[in-house]
Amino acid sequence: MAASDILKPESLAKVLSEHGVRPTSQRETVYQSLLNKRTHPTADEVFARVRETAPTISLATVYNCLDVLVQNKLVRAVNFERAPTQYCANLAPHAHFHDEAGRTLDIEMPTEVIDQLRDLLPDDFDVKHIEVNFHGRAPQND
Amino acid sequence: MAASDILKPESLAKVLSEHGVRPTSQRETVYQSLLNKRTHPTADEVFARVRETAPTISLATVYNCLDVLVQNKLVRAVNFERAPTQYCANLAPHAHFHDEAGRTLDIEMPTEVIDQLRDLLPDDFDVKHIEVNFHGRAPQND
DNA sequence: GAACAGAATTGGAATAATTCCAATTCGCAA
DNA sequence: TTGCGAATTGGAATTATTCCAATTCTGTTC
Ligand SMILES: [Mn+2]
Ligand SMILES: [Mn+2]
Ligand SMILES: [Zn+2]
Ligand SMILES: [Zn+2]
Repeated sequence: MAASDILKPESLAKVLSEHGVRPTSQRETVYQSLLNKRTHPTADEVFARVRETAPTISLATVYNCLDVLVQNKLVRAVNFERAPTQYCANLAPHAHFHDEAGRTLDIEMPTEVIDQLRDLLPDDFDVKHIEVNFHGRAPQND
Repeated sequence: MAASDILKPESLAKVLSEHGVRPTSQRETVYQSLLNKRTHPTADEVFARVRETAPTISLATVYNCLDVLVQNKLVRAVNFERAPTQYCANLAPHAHFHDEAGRTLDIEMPTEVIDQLRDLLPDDFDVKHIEVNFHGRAPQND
């Protein structure tokens, strides 16, 4: 599912179902908004986006939908320091680069590198999740 | 500066000065409390610790001291998801393992691995900081 | 097709970590 | 001793997020 993918409402619902998420119009709208524009928006930004197509949706529902999507692994929650949580629909294993200008970029992480990181831990550690965040300056256009 | 180091008040003050931190009794107490017990405490936990030796210190001051120590690179701030910030006096480059039971452990990270991570980025990215967090289950005694 | 039941949504209140602020106190230097 | 900028303090404010109770949906059973 690349950034350019355009999903018909039907297939959107199917994707949700297949991941154990009961498809409601709110969940579809929220998910769609993340697929359409991959800028790692906050809950507030998602709220602003979805209001245009679903003007009666509430912020609480946006939080609910995002939680459900994250719990069912359709979306990743990304945190930088104490900033509001950002949401990411890129399911490939990847790191995040947090630009000083505020942009958040996906950084591909080959399995090889992930394994290297996992090897830093003693064997009797059970790793559920590895998170890699870069901070710095990214060139203007990328 | 290992966990077992015991600093005389004088050398404590000197360390602060050398890092550009004007040594005040509150800053010394806060820093000492982080050096003494390397459990990655939150600001509240630091507050509880330092109250025993400095009963009149305020929570605002604890936050101020921690900020100053972090800004002057004597202490690292560690964040997991949306949990309260934890503080770490280990200056060696290292990752963090967040145990499901709540413990936070330091994981050594060789320069080699850090370089490998840095290499994931295009050359025109200017990296200020790399953060690696593991989540999972760690064996009981380690 | 009505009725029911569980799930989802909603608006608003509550929570809690952190920051802000204005007043006081501190510590060094003149 | 006095002056002055910096640090500390207590309490109020902020704000992302969670909680809650009431309402609305949705899918199923009669
Ligand atoms: Mn940043
Ligand atoms: Mn955790
Ligand atoms: Zn991402
Ligand atoms: Zn640490």
